[in-house]
Amino acid sequence: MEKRTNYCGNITADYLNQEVNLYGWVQRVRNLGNLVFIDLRDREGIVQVVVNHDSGKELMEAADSLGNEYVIQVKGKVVKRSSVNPEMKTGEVEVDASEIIVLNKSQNPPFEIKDNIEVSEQTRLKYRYLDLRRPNLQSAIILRAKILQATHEYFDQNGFINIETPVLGKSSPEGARDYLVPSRIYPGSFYALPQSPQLFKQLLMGAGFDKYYQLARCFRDEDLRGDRQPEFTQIDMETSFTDEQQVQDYTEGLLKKIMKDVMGIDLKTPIDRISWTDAMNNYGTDKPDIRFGMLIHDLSPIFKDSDFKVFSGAIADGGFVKGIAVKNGAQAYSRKQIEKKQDYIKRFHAKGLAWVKFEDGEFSGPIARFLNDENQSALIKEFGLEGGELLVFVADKWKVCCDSLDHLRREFAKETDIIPKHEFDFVWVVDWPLFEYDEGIGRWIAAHHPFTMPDDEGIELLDTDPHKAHARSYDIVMNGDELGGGSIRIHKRSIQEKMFKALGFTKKRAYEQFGYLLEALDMGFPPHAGLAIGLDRFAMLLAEKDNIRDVLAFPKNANASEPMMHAPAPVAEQQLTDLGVKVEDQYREAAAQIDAKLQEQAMKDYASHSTWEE
RNA sequence: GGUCCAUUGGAGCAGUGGUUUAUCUCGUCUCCCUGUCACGGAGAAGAUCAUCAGUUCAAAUCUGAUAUGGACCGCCA
Repeated sequence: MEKRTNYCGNITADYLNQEVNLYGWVQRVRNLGNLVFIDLRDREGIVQVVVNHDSGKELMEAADSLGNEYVIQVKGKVVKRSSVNPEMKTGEVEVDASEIIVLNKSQNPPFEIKDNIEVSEQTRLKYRYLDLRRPNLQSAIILRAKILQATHEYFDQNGFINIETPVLGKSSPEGARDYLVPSRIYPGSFYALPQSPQLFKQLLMGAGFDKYYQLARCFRDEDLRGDRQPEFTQIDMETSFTDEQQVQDYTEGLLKKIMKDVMGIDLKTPIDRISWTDAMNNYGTDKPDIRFGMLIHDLSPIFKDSDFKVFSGAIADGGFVKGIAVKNGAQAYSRKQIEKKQDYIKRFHAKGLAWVKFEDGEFSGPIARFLNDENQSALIKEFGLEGGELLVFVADKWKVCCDSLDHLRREFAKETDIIPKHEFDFVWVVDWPLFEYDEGIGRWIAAHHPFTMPDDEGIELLDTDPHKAHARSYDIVMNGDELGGGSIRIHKRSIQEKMFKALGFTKKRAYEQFGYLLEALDMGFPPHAGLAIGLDRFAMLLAEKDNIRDVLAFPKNANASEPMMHAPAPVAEQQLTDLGVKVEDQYREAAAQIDAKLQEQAMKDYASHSTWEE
């Protein structure tokens, strides 16, 4: 094919009076009778092509017959426009076409290829290649690519070695559910796809590579969320002979470069640190959004002896009364709206939401009558009330107070529009507990992962009172989202053994699962530490998207399926036989239904526009 | 595993039991138009109201189940 002069979106006044050759998609044809404009689009933008009756009848007809999304080649001369469009990068010029060649026609697309359309996720994913033509999504994918580029450059400049680790690994019962791959050579045995390359990267430190990084694909077979996909990418790093400070320095260096290269923003370092305890107390979460205030206050001391039994009772039961003050909330929220919030926090097991408004020096609302003078002045002092605030309280167990008020805080902030736009606020959350109690399974689990080094005091506590131990781990949080996390790793067999023991492993099970690691730690393993950043989430935040699907070329839907290729799908009986895998009877019908649906879809597809003659 | 919401021409929506021939916007098609850029003007086509069952004289509308999609809880060391 003839060489393209430049992308459509780059045809600016620099090309004035030059002959150009362009390729692109027809965005729009505006036919004014004896004058036709064609908006020609490619990944860099849109340029206007013009044809008029001076160009000849043939060219006019060619221009008029174009449909949306036709792929065409345009040759012509770049000329100045008679009326400039300042909205467009190419708005000063237009291409006076001398030749228009249709390279491929297009059916009318199921949705328009432009930004700010509302189309169901299903349709978007089914026609993902069309969805991806939209400028907005293209720029998100390109932004992601720029992050990757900056990452490679940064680690290369800093002497890190890019090492790939296997995708086919071994299942471990800890953590998330594994994606399994049946083995043909060992029927009945399975590989597991990695949830993260954690142990491989530690072993690479043992191997002496000293500074490792990888853009690692990770897989977790858990239910999806807006910010969670079954497969995702981690910017993974590990370094030897380093401590928290050095790992954080490397991370800040990386973030600084990414923010500069991708966003043109100078990130101020060092990034602030907040302890896990302070984060929980002030924000109710381990991933605080520090772009705005509205901090959570512990009001238990104020309401300890309150006549309001809901408050004093909760405290007497070992719970807390915590609250937030929403500035200008008194006007902004009706009783009905606040009651809706009460329903909202029920999902976090809160029993209710108490509230008062503070206006003109007076408290009003359902529980105002329980506030004695002392309570009132204490609240005014505690929150620094100025008037116009809505105060909401949750009286419950610590965890319920934290969860409810964390979500309420973010909801109120969003609704009262106090979150600064286009701002990216990073914060380190440090000094984590080593363990947390899992209510579901009724035992202690590692807060970060079982290879995290306790602090010095924590090492002592492992023998006596392990669950009070603190971890040498750190999370990097941006705008209230966990971007990444890491830790100093255990590099001594004895400590790792104690750790497994504290987690309730038997010696036998620990060695069955992690014997190779324990043995490796005993063969000159260097002190090491690392961190991993969730690339997808980072890209999502920088692209200011509220769904992770928008920064992935081919994501799965909320039910972990992919409506374009139809994955997952049943496979041929022979394939299962080869693997020694048998589908349980109870699932055969469902699989057959999916198969039937796929066949029906195939017939529908070829019935519509197929040219296949039999 | 659970909760909530949605499903109406190609896309997005309106329509809370009967004067509906199902509303509007965009798109599509036809005709007109030489300076548009969300072109404009005139006209047209396009919908078994997701599926199944029920309530009713009467269902897009009420009820239940199913399917699909979305958000959330659980889950995600």
